[in-house]
Amino acid sequence: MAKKRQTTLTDIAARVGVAPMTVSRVINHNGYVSDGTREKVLEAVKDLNYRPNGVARNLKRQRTETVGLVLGDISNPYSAEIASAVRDSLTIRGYNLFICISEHSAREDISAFESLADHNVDGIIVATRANKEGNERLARIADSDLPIVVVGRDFHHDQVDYISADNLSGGFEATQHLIDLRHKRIGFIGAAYEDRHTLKRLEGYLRALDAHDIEVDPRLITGRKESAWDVPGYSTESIGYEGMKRFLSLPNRPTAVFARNDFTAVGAMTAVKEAGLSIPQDVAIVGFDDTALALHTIPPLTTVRQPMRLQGQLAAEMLLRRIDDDSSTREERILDCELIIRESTVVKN
Amino acid sequence: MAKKRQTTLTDIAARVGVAPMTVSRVINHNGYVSDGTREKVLEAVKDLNYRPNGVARNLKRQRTETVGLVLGDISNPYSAEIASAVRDSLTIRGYNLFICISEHSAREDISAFESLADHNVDGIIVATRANKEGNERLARIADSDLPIVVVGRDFHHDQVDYISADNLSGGFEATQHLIDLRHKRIGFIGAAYEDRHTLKRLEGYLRALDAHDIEVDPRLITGRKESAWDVPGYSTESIGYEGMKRFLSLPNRPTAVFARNDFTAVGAMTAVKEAGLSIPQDVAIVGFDDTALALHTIPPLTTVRQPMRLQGQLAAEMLLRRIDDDSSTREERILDCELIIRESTVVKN
DNA sequence: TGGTATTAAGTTAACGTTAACTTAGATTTA
DNA sequence: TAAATCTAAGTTAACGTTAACTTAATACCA
Repeated sequence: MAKKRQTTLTDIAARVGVAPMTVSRVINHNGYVSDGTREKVLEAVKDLNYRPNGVARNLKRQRTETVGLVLGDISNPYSAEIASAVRDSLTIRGYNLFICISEHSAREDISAFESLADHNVDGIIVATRANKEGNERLARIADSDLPIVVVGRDFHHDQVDYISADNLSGGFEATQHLIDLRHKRIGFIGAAYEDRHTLKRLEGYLRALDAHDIEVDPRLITGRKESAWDVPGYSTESIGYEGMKRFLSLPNRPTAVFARNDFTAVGAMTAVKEAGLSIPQDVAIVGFDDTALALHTIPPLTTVRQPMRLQGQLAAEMLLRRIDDDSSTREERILDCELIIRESTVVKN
Repeated sequence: MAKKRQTTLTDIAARVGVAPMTVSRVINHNGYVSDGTREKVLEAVKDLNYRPNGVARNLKRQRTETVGLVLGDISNPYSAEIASAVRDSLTIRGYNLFICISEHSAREDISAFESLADHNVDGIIVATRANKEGNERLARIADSDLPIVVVGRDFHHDQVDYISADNLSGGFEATQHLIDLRHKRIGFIGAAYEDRHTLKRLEGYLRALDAHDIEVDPRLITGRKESAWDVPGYSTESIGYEGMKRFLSLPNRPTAVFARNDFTAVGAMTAVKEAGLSIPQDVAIVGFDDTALALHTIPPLTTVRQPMRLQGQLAAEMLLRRIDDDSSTREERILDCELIIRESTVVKN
């Protein structure tokens, strides 16, 4: 019941018979301490299994050497790569990373921001999808001068840096590629038409159609049936599978499909094959992200590669710069995507 | 340069002309405060964009209402499900979750433990793979009475609860299934023979072979070529693909393969199909985890389902119990797995 | 009407650490 | 040899908050 009190620096000091400050100096390797004293202190530290209280230290030092990262969905290669790259960059600089996941809920988004801000992290990287309530709260936190960088999320604030892959032109290129292959009826799976302003990939698709005077058929845009109240989530295999099924049952089915991401594309492929149709002859498919999976689908998936690690790395660097110098002006970086053409759109010769 | 000082509770108190304690009472909704005072305080809070300093609060309260979760690899559905379930259970109880990723390095494992312990989290859930240095450090942290629960990781300590899926019998059943189908040459992809003591799935495979007097052929066990110095990582599509390629080039190739997880199985399937062989007629394949992917492979993948969310949920509950009552005795729970038979091993009739 | 409860505060000290300053002996330098 | 510097400490106060206690006015009840 009664939690055993943790050993404190003062306990060590008392045991060794020195001032707490001397112990602090030993722990932090600074200031002058004689070898004899140092040894005695270290011995006591070991004996009592002492562990510095980071909370107290942080309170005194007014910084935590910790950065928060808010992800919408952990089961997403994009999130994973971002997190891994952010972590690597931070580790080099001696920062810790705490990750919070919001499960694509505005409420959880906010609670993640709050809990990180409350723990006095030195900065926050936000890589969740934009939503109104979340943006408002984020703006308030940014107002209070906590360094923030957003990744791939629509958000504008004077003191918040922004980094993203160019999803718009990625979506454009993917669709353009299908148009170049003479497809006229091209479907989009993974979002609803209403998402066109927040989902750049869909917007890119629409713009490509428009650029070639292909009329948009709303039946060729499909995603989750129910629109969640707050934030659209990640699109999955099932969504791809079901979306494709709907397309195949149309009187005039699409001959090509642009899926919002590779998982959705894989689901769509399953549906096509189940219907006894072939890829790409009957239906050509393009994914997005170039995940590890894309090489291992049958046939290998044409997809748009976005620089994930680079986004994470740059986000970390931008944040650290802002932590070091909070007077820096807003920076915005949009990174190029690359269309990777494989056999789900073009027959190998 | 000079970071603007955060507004503190004392600033609010000074502005309103009350004692800091009164502001504290307003913020925390406890104690007696008159409506008039409360309103004035809340107004000042809003005006000054005040945000309570969690570090100071934690120091005083001696608890953080935060739990740490250490994951080996974020890009792993297992990790993702665990994290999501843990988070859900904690959120209900008002706890925050901070996730650290160790990238399967013992050093990073340790640094995650330390950084969480230093931040005075109220407990830690560890779901990384076991390693010697990490275990030692974990034991020291457990010695200092910080509540800890390990998930799917070999670790024994009087005050540390343990939860895992029954990977041993899962591996056994998967292999048994292949043996029942009259396979004699059964390969394992995803780990090296040396891992047999730490990797229960491999051990289950070996025991099943042994139970049916099938001799173990070391060439039929393959994983990453170089054995990392510290912790074996997650097994991927590429490992499955390359492992299967090696198998197929053997003079006496296996007729069935048990892959350490679904991703590895998918890679193996690609290699089989590339070689012009069919599944399951030429090579039967079993995966592990029953990820979303398994339904969408061609043919659908036979795999072992482990209760991921349940593990996360129970881990959270065990930890909270231990946080509430640190005198509780060690608890160990091993959850059943379930073999899901699909068409990668059995032809649909 | 006196005495107990209730309400609305204020006061003090402490959580564990460390920045900044002070002390004082030992060593070096001019 | 006196002054300056270096080394090895100790002392004080503060980081921002809140638990525990105190004070004092008002309300309530027999």
